[in-house]
Amino acid sequence: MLTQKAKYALKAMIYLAGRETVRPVLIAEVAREERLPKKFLERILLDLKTHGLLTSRKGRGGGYMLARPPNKIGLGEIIRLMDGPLAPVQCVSKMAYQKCADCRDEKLCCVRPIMKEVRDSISYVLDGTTLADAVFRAGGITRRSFDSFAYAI
Amino acid sequence: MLTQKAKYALKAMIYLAGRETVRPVLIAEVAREERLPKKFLERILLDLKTHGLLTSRKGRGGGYMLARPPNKIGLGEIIRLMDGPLAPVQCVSKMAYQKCADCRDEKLCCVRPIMKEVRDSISYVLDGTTLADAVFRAGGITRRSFDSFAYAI
DNA sequence: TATCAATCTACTAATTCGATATAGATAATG
DNA sequence: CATTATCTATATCGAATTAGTAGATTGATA
Repeated sequence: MLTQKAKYALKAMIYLAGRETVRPVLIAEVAREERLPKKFLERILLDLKTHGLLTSRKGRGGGYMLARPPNKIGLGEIIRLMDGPLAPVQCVSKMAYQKCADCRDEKLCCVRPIMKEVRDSISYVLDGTTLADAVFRAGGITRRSFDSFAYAI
Repeated sequence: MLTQKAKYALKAMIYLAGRETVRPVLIAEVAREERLPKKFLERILLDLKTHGLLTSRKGRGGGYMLARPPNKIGLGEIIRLMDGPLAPVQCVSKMAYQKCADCRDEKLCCVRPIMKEVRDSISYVLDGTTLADAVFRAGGITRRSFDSFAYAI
C-alpha cells in the first residue's frame, strides 16, 4: 500500500505538471485544488525539493515548480522518495538492496524469485510512466500545450 | 513492502507444500528448518488455519497440513490474509474496494488508472503463482513426487 | 518597510509491527 | 488414567511509522 504521503505527493506533482504556467504555484492552491491537508503538503513538497524534484521561490509571487520537464520525472522516483523501495522485499530491490536477516542462502530462497518478478512488474509500470503520461492520460491538458510546457530551470 | 508476517507465512506454506508426507508437520520443525521465530509462527499458522488454508491435528503426532493441494493455493491469497489487499490504493482493490476519502471524483483521478495497472500486474504474478509453482521452481521436490502429493482433506 | 510565502523545528496522537509470555485445551499413548 | 506432546487463545509490550498540527522564522519583492 502507498502511504498517504506518497499519494499526496503524486497528486501534487501531477497537478503541477498539468498546470500550464511559468509562474510558481502556491502550496495553498495545490492543497485547495487537490484537497490535500496544507500543512502536511508543505512537508511533502519540501521533501520533494530537497531531493531535487521541485524548485521554489520565496516571498510574494513565489511558490513551487517542477525542477525538470514532466516527461523526465517518473512516478517510481516520486514513490521511492516518499515510501522507500518499490520491491516487496529488500533482497530484490535494485535501488536499496539488503540481505534478509533470516535467509540462509539467497540462491535457495523460494520466495525471492517470485518477489523479483513482482518488483520488476511494479517498476515496469511506475518507472515507465512519467508525470507527462499521467497528465496526458487524465486529459487535463491538451497534447499541444503540453509540448510547449514551461518548467523551471 | 511485505511484512515479516507475510514473508514468514509464505516460507512456512511453501515449506509445508514441499514436505512430502501425509503426516502433519510440527510448528517446531517449520520454525527450525525455515529459521522463523517459533512463537510468532504459531500465531501465523493459526491465522492461516482460521482462514481455511491449513488444517491441524492436536496432541501427540499432531501438527499442521495444507487444507488444499498446493496447486490450489495461490501466493496472493496468503499475502492478502496476512497483509491485506495487494492494491497500492484501496480504490483499485478488487477484493477490498474502498473509496478514497479525499478523492473528488474517482473517474477524474489521475493516480487511479496507473495504480490499477500496478494492481493488475502484481495480481497477475501473485495470483498466478501457486505453492506448487513455488516449490517446483525452487527445485525442492521432483515433479513426479509432486503429482502424487498427499494433502489433508 | 509591509507583506506574502516558503522554511524550519518540534511536537503529538494513533496505529501497526514484530514479537513474547502465560495459561489453557485437546488428543494420543503407555 | 496420567502424562506428554501439541495446538489454541489472550494479553501485553516496546519500537517504529504514519499522518498530521502549531508556531516561529527567513527571505523576496513591491
